[in-house]
Amino acid sequence: MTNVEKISSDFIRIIINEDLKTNKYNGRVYTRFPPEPNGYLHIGHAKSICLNFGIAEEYNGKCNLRFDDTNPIKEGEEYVKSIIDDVRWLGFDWEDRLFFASDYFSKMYSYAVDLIKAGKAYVDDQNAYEISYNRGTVNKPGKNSPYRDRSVEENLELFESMKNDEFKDGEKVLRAKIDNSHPNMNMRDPVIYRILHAIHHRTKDKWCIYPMYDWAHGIEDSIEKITHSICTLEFENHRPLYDWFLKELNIYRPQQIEFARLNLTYTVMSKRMLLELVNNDIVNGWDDPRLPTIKGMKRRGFSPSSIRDFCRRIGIAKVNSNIPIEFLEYCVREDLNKTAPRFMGILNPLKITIENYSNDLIEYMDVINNPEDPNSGIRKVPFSKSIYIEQDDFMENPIKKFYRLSPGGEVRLVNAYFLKCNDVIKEDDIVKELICTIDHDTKGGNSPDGRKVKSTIHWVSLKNAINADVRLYSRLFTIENPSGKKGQDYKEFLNPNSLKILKNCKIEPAVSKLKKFDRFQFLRKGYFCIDPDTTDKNLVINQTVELRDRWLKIKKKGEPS
RNA sequence: GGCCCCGUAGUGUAGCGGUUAGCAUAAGAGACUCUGGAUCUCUUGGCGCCAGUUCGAAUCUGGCCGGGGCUGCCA
Repeated sequence: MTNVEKISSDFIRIIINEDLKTNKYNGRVYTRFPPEPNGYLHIGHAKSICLNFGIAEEYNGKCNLRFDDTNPIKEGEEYVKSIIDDVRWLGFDWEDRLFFASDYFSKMYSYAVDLIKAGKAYVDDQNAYEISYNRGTVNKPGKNSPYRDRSVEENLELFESMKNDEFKDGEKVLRAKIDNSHPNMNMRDPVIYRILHAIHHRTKDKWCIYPMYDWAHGIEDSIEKITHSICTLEFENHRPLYDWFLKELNIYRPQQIEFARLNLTYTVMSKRMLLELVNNDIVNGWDDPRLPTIKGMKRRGFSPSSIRDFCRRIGIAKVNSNIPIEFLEYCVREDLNKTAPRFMGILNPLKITIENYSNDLIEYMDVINNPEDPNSGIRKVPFSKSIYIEQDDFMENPIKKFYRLSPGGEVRLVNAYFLKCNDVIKEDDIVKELICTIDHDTKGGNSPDGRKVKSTIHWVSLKNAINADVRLYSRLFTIENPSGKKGQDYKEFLNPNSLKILKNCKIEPAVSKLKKFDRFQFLRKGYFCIDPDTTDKNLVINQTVELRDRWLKIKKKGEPS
């Protein structure tokens, strides 16, 4: 533990450092990531995953992957699989430590029996409404249940009957006997077992009673000898209960620590809302690239390392915060800039005919795959008489500070020639084609006479271009905090233009060799990846994020505001 | 009217009684550039408020103000 001092310290690591110093857990650091398999993982879970697995790694400890599957009504195998997949994709390894709360159901049952024997739990016949009503409110103490003083024997018998399928759902519950006037609502005789005749995805019909979170979670942590049980802020008020159970049971007690969950601007992070977007076909499934789900982000083109970097940079604290989504975008660009090969693709094509170029000639230009990565090598890109450039890269009447192509103006075609525009062909006042010439002496991109050109644009040879659908994504919502407007449904703020599909984009041939999910940069346009919808006949490309665009700012400044 | 947690540049964080209050991002200016990308340089900008303790407070104490959470047989 010599390098402990060097680890940057958020408040959790400070606690761990202190525990190490006082030898609280004999030098062990043991965490867990405990998802409930009732939904797909999102970037908020990634924060927790990076925290728990990251801490284990830094302190030479271990981190378990444990499914908190105590509610068969909402949970299922589909979610288990996707979660396992996602945690692995993010780059973490739980080795042989994949656990399920349901593995501990027998143990939890016998602990409940112990609690009854100790006179600390009882079977309550009140229905859900009565229990809730008698619990009181935050400023009104609750009333004891008329069944609270049953004998230990009767409780034992009834609890066993509950387990043995002798009652209907909701007919009885097991409650801890604590204090119905406790200022902390969680301590007012919380329910610890309920009757649920549901098929559990792992234990099938073995049980008809299921433990509640508060009862289950501490026991799971205790069984696994977790040292630091890290959870989100809303469980702060549950900590006294967590501690109470383990103390009454007289078993190993980990320390629960709460941190603030992640919020991102222009999106929603609640499982309920994500589920609703998916089920109502507002988005196209859990892996829709507009979603902040791990599957969506993977499909959008985010790399695992960019997500990990993001989680590291945002830090850990107890204040609720709302991270600008631009920060996430910064992190992908940062990663992809160094790792993504560059290709040329024309999203909105404008045809150019080069008058002074041979009709049938095709030249192959040497192009560096990634100028940021010296090991990335070079490739050959075909050039010919007819090429496409981006519509945006031409202005018939250029505004000031527009350095790209305009009539009479000259630009560089990246890695090819200087190009000059001589004539504009229009139909109905719309620019259809440009007639241009190249300077043959500038092959490769430099002029022997030292002549400079203010702009360099990208291009694709018409003859060699392959077509693709390019899907452009922007924020799913139109306001920063769609779920935070009181009295208004978050769906009112959906962005109708969050998905834009461009057909017949013109792409350089090398892109056809890429595999699904491969990430790359379209030169000057942004980062993209191959969508899994791609077939032999149809190339589908997703935009991850645009490049930083200074031109946008310059243009805006030029406009009267 | 109860209980718990939290307030450091626009945003996210570091600081643990003595610092020119650090870092990142955003914003602004400039340099460089075969991506208006990347890179580099500079600038602007912060301790919620009021007392107290102390030679000395962002840091300790108290009060106030502000924000969040808690009244499922969800997790």
